[in-house]
Amino acid sequence: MSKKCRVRFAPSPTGPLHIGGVRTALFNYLYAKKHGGDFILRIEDTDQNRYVEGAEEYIINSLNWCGITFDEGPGKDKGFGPYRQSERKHLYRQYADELISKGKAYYAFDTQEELNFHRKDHEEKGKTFIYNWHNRLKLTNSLSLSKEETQTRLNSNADYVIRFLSPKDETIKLQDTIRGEITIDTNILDDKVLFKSDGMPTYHLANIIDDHLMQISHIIRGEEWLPSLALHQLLYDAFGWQAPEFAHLPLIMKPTGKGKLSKRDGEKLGFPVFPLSWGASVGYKEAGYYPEAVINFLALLGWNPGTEQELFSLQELSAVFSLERVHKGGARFDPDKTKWYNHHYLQQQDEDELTKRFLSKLKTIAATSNTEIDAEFNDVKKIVQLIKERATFEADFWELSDFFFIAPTAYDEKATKKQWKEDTADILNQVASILDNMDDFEAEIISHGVKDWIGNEGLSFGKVMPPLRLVIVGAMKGPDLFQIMALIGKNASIERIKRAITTITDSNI
RNA sequence: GGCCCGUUCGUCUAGGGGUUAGGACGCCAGGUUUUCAUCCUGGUAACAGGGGUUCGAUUCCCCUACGGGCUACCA
Repeated sequence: MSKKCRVRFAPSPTGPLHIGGVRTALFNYLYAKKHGGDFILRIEDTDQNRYVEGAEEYIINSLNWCGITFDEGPGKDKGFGPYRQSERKHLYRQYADELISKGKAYYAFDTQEELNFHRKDHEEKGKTFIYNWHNRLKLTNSLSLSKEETQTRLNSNADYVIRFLSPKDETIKLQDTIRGEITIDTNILDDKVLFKSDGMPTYHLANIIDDHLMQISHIIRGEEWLPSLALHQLLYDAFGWQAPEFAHLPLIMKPTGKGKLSKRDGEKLGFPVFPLSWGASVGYKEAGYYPEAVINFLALLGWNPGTEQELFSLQELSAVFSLERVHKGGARFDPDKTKWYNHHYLQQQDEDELTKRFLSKLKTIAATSNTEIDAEFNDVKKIVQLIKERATFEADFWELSDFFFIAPTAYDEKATKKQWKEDTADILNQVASILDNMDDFEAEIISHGVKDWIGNEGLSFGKVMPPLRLVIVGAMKGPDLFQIMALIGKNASIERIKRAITTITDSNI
């Protein structure tokens, strides 16, 4: 039996999670669920300077909104916790020491200024400064200093870091599930800092230790980590641990222009990049997107099922996801397709729930605009049923249905010009009296009544229906006219006709 | 600059030594709706370039170009 599948999503709480992060979490989640494994959330807060208050909570709320629930993580300890690296601080030092005693790491005392100087100096000479065998003996560290000097410095409370001793003249072959074999020459690797002078490990050290301790079986992360894969493999080897399997996901790119999608693109291009709002940035949720739509869209960005199916629930995705079908190239983000998905998922929403939410929106509108809106649940539900197929967001409902609630006072100018003939007022007056004579004001009945009358009078539909829509709705838009009239009622329908005749006739004089 | 990764319609992608290179979004047209939208049908549109290998390459190899990432005591 193979090892249990355990994957992790390990964000840094340096700000809101953006949509690329959500996709990384999603792919991890899907992989775990597909293989009956666990999805773990680990907070990588080793950089105290970049810590942002509320970010962790934001990350968790976002994942929850998406339905990407973690099996283990902060507040859900299954014996591998704690799940915040800041709370695991005491664990890391011994591993760094272990590496030192094995001769795989060493102390370095160079100051930031010295290193910057070397980098600049090399750059000016057209060379690249790499802190490794090329020049580590010329720098200030336990390899270049005598044992005594090193000890003196350590005792003196001087700042120091622990660096990994990267090997010379080795070629290492790395395996990536998505990309296959990658070959790296260790001579271009630098002696990365594993342990910072502030007493915290760097990402590289903490990440390896935690993944090992938490028995992570597969590491699925963004392509930006590919360059450090060699170091990570070397670290596993140095500890004598078996490395997990690696898969590096393609990046999500800006819809237009160059580079990977960044947090700022949302504002600039007018679409959300965050799942939930963060400060002034509107999130997908608040912009009216359903998590189903966001998930579905994200899943198909860089992955495909190999069939022509485009619509997937989270559950369906969990059943069919595989890393083998992840695309290698970066994917441009496409806001239009997200909208298409949202339109689709809007149609699937429970109509009672849609109605409830619209009802409360109506209340708000009534209050803020100081108008009276007569809205009874069953009527509003019927309205929702009539208009929802035309909506991409629930927020579109009002614009698509305001004429149900408020009689038009102005009439689309172009349409009026086109539809309003000399005999129109007369015809509509007659329609009004037909309506007035109806006992039952159901859509079907109105439809028959009006249509029969048109037939009997020998009129054309074009002479009656378009102007009738114009006076009832105020413009040439909206669902079936008879349905509209049935919903607003007989009196209101007749009133609208009369009022329009007066208004339009007056304005024509 | 150095290193690594990538490149099929505008976008997301399928495919793979011989295919009419398939689907989706978008766009366009027609149909439905005597309205608008939805919806349905159809259309537009792609293998980055150059060398190989091969009877035959979009598919395999190499080079170039382009794109991307990394190059911190950040993750």
